Amino acid sequence: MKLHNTLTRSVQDIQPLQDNTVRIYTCGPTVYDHAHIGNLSTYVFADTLRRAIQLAGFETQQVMNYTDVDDKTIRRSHEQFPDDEPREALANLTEKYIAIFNEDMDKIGNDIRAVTFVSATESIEPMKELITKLHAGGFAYIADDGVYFSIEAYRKSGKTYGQLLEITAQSTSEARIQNDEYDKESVHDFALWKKQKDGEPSWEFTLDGQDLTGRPGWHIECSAMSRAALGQPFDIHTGGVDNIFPHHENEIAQSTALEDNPVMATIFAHAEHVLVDGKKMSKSAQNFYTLQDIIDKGYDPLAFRLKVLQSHYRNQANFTWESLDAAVNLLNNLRAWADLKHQKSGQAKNPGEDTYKAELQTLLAATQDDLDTPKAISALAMVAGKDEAAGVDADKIQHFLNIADRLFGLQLANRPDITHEQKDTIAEREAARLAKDWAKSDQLRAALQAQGIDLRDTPNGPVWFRV
RNA sequence: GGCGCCUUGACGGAGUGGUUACGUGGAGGUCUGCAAAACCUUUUACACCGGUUCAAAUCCGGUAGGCGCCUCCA
Repeated sequence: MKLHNTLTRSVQDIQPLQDNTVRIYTCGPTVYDHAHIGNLSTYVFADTLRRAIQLAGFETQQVMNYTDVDDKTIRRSHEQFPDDEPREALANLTEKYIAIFNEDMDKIGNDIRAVTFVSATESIEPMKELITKLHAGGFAYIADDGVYFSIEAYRKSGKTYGQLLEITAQSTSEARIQNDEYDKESVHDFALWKKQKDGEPSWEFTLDGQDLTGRPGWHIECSAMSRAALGQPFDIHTGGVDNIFPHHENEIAQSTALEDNPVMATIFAHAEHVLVDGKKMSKSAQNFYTLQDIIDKGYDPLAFRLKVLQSHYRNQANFTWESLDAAVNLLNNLRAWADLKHQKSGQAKNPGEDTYKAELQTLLAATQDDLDTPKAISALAMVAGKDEAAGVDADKIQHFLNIADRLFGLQLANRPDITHEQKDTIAEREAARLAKDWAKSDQLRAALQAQGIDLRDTPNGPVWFRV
């Protein structure tokens, strides 16, 4: 199984550090609002990556965090729950959006049961411990408004700040340096802990004899939680490309400052952003969509998943409603194909010996080659197209569908058969049709259509499909 | 300003030197009592300008346009 590593800017083999288990940490959502389709596409990537790794023969341990304390969650919680105590208001807000996030994940076919979720507010203790150690080690200093990480100290210890991308003096503009409003020693230094401001939720924290009651910085949560949940170093750290800098760079610094080994994770894998109508999503551009917007327009959330899988995770994909229409139609065709296994008239009479064997190899090989899902989906679509003409291999298709589902999560393998009553109606309609009783035939067909079942007549008899 | 990526047919989207990707849609036809996501055919592209090469969507240079990161945004 190969995967692109942002650290080395190359595609490399996944080799678990411990036993046969690939340990994955996925940067999760900040739960202050509905996730948008860009967020969700990144999680489709993380979900599919885990699936592909499992099919490559490895065990996996995947952890995702909820960022449930930060500027945005605090501000929003104050707006929505102005009468509650700050921490209560924060919990009210984030619990609401965590629930919505989990529902969204489920709807788009991401397997949340395969992931261990941890939230920042439940991990304050390990964060405080790490900050305390960093301070004792000389990598953190206390300023008026909080505790900062010292990039200079980190560099002086012989480690590289800028492992994921090169960080130079030229890459930071003068204006940004001058506009910097934080009370810190050096531009790139970042907050490990922020002292409480009026009305903000806070947790007690004493460092070096000083009362620093407040809340954690953003980056420290992932360093503390990934270590607590997976150990260090672990195998793969995933996120969106925007996480590369500063978030992941800062995580690396925090996580490795006190270690001999400057490696936080072997591979950092980043998903490109989704564009909408060729542009970055933004509310002002009116091209900002949540999953609910997609559902409200009548689309199946799994069509969105299929659309995401049809482009490579390291390319900027362009989301348009027209492309979602195309995905819907493909999904319907795949479903109609999968449903042929229930139908004699849709099955091949003399299937070959190795039906689906080569296609299965293509699916697995493609996804194990840096998660080439477009190629794999293309192979899937071709199998379905071939079968529609020749009929499915009733003996072997189930295994193929099982593997395809484990890989893509498109839920093709366990689609139910139609009812006995519906089957009887089809038989009755076929009898009427053969007797050239068109009125009765059409009436029975209409009755089935009312139940979401449509028919097409083939030389082998009628084939039903759901509409 | 610094660094990086991208530009493929109606739409989405693969493809790092020579071979129809694939999907969806459009058009024509076949089959069919009608219908149908069935069958056949068709729509065969690679931003622009130069260069390298027997041969370039694919390599090099330039131009134009788009996108991303440069402190809390997947």
